[in-house]
Amino acid sequence: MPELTSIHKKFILHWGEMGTRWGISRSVAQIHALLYISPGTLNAEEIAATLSIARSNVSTSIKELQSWGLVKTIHVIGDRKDRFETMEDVWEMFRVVMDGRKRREVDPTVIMLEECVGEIRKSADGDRYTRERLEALQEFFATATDWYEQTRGLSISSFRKLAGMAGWVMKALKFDRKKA
Amino acid sequence: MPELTSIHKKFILHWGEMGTRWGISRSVAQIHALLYISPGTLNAEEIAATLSIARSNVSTSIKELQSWGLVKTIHVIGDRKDRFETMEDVWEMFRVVMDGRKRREVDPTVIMLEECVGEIRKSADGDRYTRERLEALQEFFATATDWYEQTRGLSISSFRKLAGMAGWVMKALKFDRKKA
DNA sequence: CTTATATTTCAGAATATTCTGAAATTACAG
DNA sequence: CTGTAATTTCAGAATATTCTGAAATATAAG
Repeated sequence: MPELTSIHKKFILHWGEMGTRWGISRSVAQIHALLYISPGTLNAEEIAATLSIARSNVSTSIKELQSWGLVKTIHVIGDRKDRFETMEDVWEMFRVVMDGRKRREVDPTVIMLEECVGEIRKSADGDRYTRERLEALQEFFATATDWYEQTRGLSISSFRKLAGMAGWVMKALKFDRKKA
Repeated sequence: MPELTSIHKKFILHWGEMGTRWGISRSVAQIHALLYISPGTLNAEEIAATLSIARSNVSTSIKELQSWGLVKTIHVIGDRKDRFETMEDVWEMFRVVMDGRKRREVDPTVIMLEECVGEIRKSADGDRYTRERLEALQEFFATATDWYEQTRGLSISSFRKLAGMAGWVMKALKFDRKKA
């Protein structure tokens, strides 16, 4: 990507803004966007020049993307510079991001909830209302993580099939309600 | 919630940090957490005192929470102060947040992608690779939003049923593959 | 209308985050 | 080894965001 077209720019800028709204720094998201629409691999220098950001910023941001598993380093013989690429498959990309957020944010929250509920149960006075609310949260996270484990291996086509079944499940439920 | 117990504090602080990782300001997330574990309603003054934040900050943050549909104002006769509450049902809370993020972030992205792909198709030279990548993203978002529409009305119990089916779908797929 | 109370607005302070550039470190060809 | 290219680190600059406090506005009781 030596020269960005207006469409490239539009996409990269939007992706960057998108990132900031989800707690990802602009540079990190922009680099990811650039790699995503780049046919080959890019080295750090090229990325810095194309996006007009400091070389060191590229280094840090790439590290961040690598820690998510979103970017891989490619070594080419006769080229001392590291080259980078990101996955093409959007579905895989999504799964990788979900895995990361689960590990970094959901899992610690589940632990925090366990600790809180555990302590409330121990204490004699037992804050009834708080306990109820935190247990409700626990149940939600339990369902959500269970769901995620059940579905995270699904291909996009199976996922589509499952979406189709949702309508069916909803109808079945309505029928159940009528009977009851 | 006149006095916070150590468990209340733990939960509120964690929820606040959680917020920052998802692009929600600390105060907003903390206020939401406080309301969530408060048995009754709270007025702005009480919130400010309990969380040690400025009264004006409460005003702004409550507005933000209301714009998400997460907090409602309650009027009580004989009480000139507005009182606030949030929903108890975690499942509903999740749906409300998802609806908001879809509207604010996903929908604009879908529009951006449409515009980009539209322009590439028009132009004579036609940037083949970029077009492919953006179309792949479009397809992903199409599947995701379709999925969301299919399932967003589901109760937690139907959702659980659907999760159970995921395993079944996966097995069916493996069987298909063996045959092929 | 007047006064007391409540809420909102908003400029700028405080804070947090991101980014840069220079220096340090690493990697490796000769 | 030595020298050169590449990468990383990190202090502090630049920027963005959040928060405060004072002033403005709104609300309603008397």
